Amino acid sequence: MKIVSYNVNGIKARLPRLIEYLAEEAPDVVCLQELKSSDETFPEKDVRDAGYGAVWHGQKGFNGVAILARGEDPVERRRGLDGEDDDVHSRYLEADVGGLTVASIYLPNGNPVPGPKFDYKLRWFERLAARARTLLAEERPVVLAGDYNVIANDDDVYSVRAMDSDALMQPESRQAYRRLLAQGWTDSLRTRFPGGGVWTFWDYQAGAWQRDAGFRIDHLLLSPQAADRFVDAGVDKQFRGREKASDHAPTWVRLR
DNA sequence: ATGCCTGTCACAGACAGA
Repeated sequence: MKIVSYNVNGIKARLPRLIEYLAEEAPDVVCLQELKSSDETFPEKDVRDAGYGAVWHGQKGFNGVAILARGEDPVERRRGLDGEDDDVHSRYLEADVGGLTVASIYLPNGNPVPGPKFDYKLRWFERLAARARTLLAEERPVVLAGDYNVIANDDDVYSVRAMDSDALMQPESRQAYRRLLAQGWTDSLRTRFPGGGVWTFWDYQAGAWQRDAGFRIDHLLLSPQAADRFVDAGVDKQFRGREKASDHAPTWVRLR
């Protein structure tokens, strides 16, 4: 089965690309981020007409995550993370689908550094790690898919120098990601491409796509029980080059 | 050092993104 993480950067503006993606690639599970849509305006009918059941956790204007499943209704397990009662950002959604547990994750960007947004990013990371630990203890196949807003290694970015002072590359961000992996998660893209040089995001600005000036921030982490079923991983890069594309490309893992 | 580009909301330009 093909499981996808896709930051759509506005599901309303991206709906033609998303429907096209579902039709062409027929993924089994799709985790969406940055819906920029309230719960009420989620295009449920369009998604259903494309053959997908869905659960979503929206927010007007920004954030927002969803989980889509082909020919199946995902069974929601959780929305949001514990640990910060006044946090209203829609950034975490978890569901059971196709015999797996899948989470759609939209980690805070964290810029500028230093500042309250960066502090929020690091706190959110710890709250995610706490949830991840609980999921690992269930000893089931789990996929944590999303936009982590972390460039984990120097070979995950076109230019270390260009991104050096960015929140995505700070040592604290990388350490938080490594601590999460160290619980026992497998970074599926890294497993498939251990030498790096694979991007999932290209900025809209400064001709980044044309220059192939990208980086890898969309990750699919596998529990040991999911990693045992690993077949392949990759990026559907061609969708970044189309009309009215998201600045992220769909990123996927295939499991037996 | 700054803006580059795009989407949203709302109807001009600020905010958010990364």
